[in-house]
Amino acid sequence: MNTRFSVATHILVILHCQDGKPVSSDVIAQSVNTHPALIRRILTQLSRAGLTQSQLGAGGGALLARPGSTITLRDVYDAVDEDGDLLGVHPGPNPDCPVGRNIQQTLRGEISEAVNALRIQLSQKTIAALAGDILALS
Amino acid sequence: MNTRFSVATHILVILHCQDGKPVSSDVIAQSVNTHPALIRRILTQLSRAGLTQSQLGAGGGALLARPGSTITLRDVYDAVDEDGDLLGVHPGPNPDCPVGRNIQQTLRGEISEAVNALRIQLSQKTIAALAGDILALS
DNA sequence: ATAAATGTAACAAAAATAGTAACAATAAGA
DNA sequence: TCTTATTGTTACTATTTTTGTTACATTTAT
Repeated sequence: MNTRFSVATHILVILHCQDGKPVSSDVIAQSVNTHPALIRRILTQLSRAGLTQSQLGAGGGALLARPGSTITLRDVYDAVDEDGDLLGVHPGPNPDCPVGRNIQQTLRGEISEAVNALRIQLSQKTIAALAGDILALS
Repeated sequence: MNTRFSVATHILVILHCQDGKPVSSDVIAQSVNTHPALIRRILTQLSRAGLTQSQLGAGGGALLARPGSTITLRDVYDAVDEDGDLLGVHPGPNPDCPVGRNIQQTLRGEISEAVNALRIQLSQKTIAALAGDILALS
């Protein structure tokens, strides 16, 4: 089970709650319950997508690159699931069969539209709003 | 990469094109370019979902349990991705952290809504229509 | 200087997925 | 009735993906 989206969202919510103050991968890892290196790996993806930035050296850590109210779950999805292969198409169908010859291309189109519908739904929720929902449960 | 949805769709398109005539897992496997046992495994899921039925014995095989015009890609998705864990939630976040304590529940809700948007999009396409699209490319 | 971080690479472990073989049960047809 | 073709299912192996773990050069605050 791929949980990068979930962990990435967790990271961003933490950073939002500590807005401004850098948070180390070690502290984040304790909340997520995993290892700092995994957190740093995902932070690399988030940073590449322009969602976070990091400060090197003692007292350093990660922080949001822009307000949590401007980051949606769709941004998170796009940052970590770069390939967009939620639903994969099987490789190598028989080209001598009229179905096998063209099903990949056709299915890719349908899957692409479906995943886009998922992304649009994800874009309805910001990190700030999600953080509010989460903290309201405590 | 999980390709069960893709293979299941392939199977149903084949059955639609041979409507009425049972097709053996061997013949289907040749078009998909995989092994009959995998086809039979997926056919078991499709059969449980009421989309196909099989005839035992010589000359047997699988056929659609209802017209391809009444089966949508959402039916296929629901049949094969029974767990609905397209986007998994990471296990075991720290319950002593306000975020870790409640993020799973909140994220599951968001993911569920997003996957539902994907399912609604998939429900717009029937096997019959997809078969038409595919054969139009030949 | 020292200590605390990141970023990244390398590798091990675990989990998920697909490939393969085998066989009892079933049904059609000679 | 015998033979043959086929399913449904199990067990096992191989491959791929994902996560866990360690290590270390580099950077920066104190």
